[in-house]
Amino acid sequence: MLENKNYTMKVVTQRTGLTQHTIRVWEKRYGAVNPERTSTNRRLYSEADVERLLLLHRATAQGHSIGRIASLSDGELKTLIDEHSTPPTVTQPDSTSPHFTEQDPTAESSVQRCLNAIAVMDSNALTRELMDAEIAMGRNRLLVSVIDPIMNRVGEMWSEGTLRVADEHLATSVIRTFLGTMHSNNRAPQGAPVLVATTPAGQWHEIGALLASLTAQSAGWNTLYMGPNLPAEEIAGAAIAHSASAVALSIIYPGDDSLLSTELAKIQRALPDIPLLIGGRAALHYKPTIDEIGAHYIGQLALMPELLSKITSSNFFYRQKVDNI
Amino acid sequence: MLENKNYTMKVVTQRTGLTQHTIRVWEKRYGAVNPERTSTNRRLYSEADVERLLLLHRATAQGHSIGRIASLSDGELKTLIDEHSTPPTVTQPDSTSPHFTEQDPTAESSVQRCLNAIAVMDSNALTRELMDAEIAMGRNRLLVSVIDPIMNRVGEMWSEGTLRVADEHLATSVIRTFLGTMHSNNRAPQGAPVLVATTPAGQWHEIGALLASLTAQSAGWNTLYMGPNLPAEEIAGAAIAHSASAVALSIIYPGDDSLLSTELAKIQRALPDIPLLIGGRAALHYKPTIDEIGAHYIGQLALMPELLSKITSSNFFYRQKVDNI
DNA sequence: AAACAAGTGTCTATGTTTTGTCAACATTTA
DNA sequence: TAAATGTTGACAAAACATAGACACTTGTTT
Repeated sequence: MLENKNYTMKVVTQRTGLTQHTIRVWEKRYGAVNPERTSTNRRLYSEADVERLLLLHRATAQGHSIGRIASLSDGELKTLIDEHSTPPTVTQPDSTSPHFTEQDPTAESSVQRCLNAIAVMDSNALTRELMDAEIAMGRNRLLVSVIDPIMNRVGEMWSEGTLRVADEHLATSVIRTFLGTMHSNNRAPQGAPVLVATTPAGQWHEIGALLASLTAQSAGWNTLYMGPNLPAEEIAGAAIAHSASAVALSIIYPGDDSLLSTELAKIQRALPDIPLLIGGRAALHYKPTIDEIGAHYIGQLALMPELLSKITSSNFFYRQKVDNI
Repeated sequence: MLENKNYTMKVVTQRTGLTQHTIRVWEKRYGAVNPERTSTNRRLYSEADVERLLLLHRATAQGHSIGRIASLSDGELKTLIDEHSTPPTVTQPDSTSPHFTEQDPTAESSVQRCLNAIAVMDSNALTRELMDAEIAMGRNRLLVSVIDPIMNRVGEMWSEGTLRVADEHLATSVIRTFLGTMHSNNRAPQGAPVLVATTPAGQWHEIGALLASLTAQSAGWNTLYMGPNLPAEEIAGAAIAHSASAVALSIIYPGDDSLLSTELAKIQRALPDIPLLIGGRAALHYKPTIDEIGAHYIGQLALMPELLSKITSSNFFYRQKVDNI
């Protein structure tokens, strides 16, 4: 497949977050990229050029000096970035509260700036910060190392009384919009497994379900996000209608124990063959119910990809068996 | 497939949002489209031509230069647009007057296409339709003549049982995201009056409040959208903290009458000098309370700009007096 | 520690190209 | 006849390119 797409300067600045000046000076001084030119001397960037500039931007954002890394290959840049990000893919399953376990200075400072923006109720600044973070660290780390921590901190501060309710609402709204936008440009792969993400009846906080949906998308799934507060019958109906391979639910409120427990049981009963993934701040309260009905508890978002891949592989075996019969 | 429908220049400008000049110059310079001609040399555009012009308009709005993309195929244009993830597009101040007509065939057909997308749960199609509508008819008409009617119809169909709950949730989520994105590129004018938009405690449906906030933005206001379900004290606090000139509340659920009534009263009591605008499907139920506390009832979104301008003009006099003292 | 050099992003000045808009005038439509 | 549409040529704003200067940081040398 020949990628003939040519991007103009303006588009490249939008996609990489770099300024025109910076891009040109990186080209001139360090030969970071070699764009084509039109007959009238305009630069024309290929998709590969854009990718490379994004990598360079991320690496420099992590403190590497452009002069040293400009001549590295794309692969070397990637490993460089990965090394720095210290991906704590598998944290110990011990239930000790992993408050400040992960050290990811880039993400940490980004979280801090976001919290500052929330504290002064500057929604534009918060949006800008999130966009920068997405460019600087990519979608996955944005979700796991920035947005998830922010929501946790906001939740803590709210229950401590450190944060006004109004601040929490504003932050939630902005992040909701941001995640929704990320969600909407979902290029659906053809035969990909489908995940239905939502929130059971009585649960109105949707950020967790959105995070789950986006994480699944990153893992190659095709997702259907249904918004919050969906009754059990509807969840089951949607899962069947779209032949979902899994259903993800987020539980934030302690809420009405008995009602929610029966809802969860109802869902799992209606979908005996479909794995039910349950996470969220208040999910732990329902651990007994979750275990009883045979659903999967997700302690933190970072653990979700692993579980998803288990599901796809088992599905694969299952299908093979079915095919052979 | 032969498309027999032929559109005149005027229709094409309405449907694409492009000017006559632009369409002609795109044809002349770049051969963007090749419309038929009548025997008297008038252009006759096919449906495909219109679609193509819409695609080109969207792509250019995202920063691609017309000269480079005019020769791409429709498919290439679509992928180009899809790849563009987070467009920090600069919204132009639309000076379109509130101008609302009873019959608006363009908007009506757009509403219909959106409802179709909702019925088949195609969230991508719904998003695309909304984007087209925004380009074709501008922000104001999109809000008043497309989204507001859609939400009303969805509400009706939901209470009739014509629409599944899951459909309603999916539609709400997509529209929530769309409105949130529109809301976030809000260029704040300096001395503009401030409107706080939210939903009182117990009211979780936020679309109405978002519509109100966006309408106020179109009217030149600086708005603060706070998300749904905010207690009276918080609403009042935010209004005072940002020296709001008005507070807009949306009420969708009949809900708990007494609780909501006392909430409304509490808000107005805490903000004796700030006009309280109350709308939404269930607002009529609370008309007595609204009248009693001296708030303003907004029967439909289209009436809001008028009320806003009244508020600003009275505020204007008030400020003048203050300045002169 | 101070001075110096190198690295790096940003800014200004100036010229070229691209692109949307407009005016002027001719023709068609209602 | 008035409104809509067409063609042509011109224009102005925006986008882009180049070169050079400037400020700030970092690391090295004196």
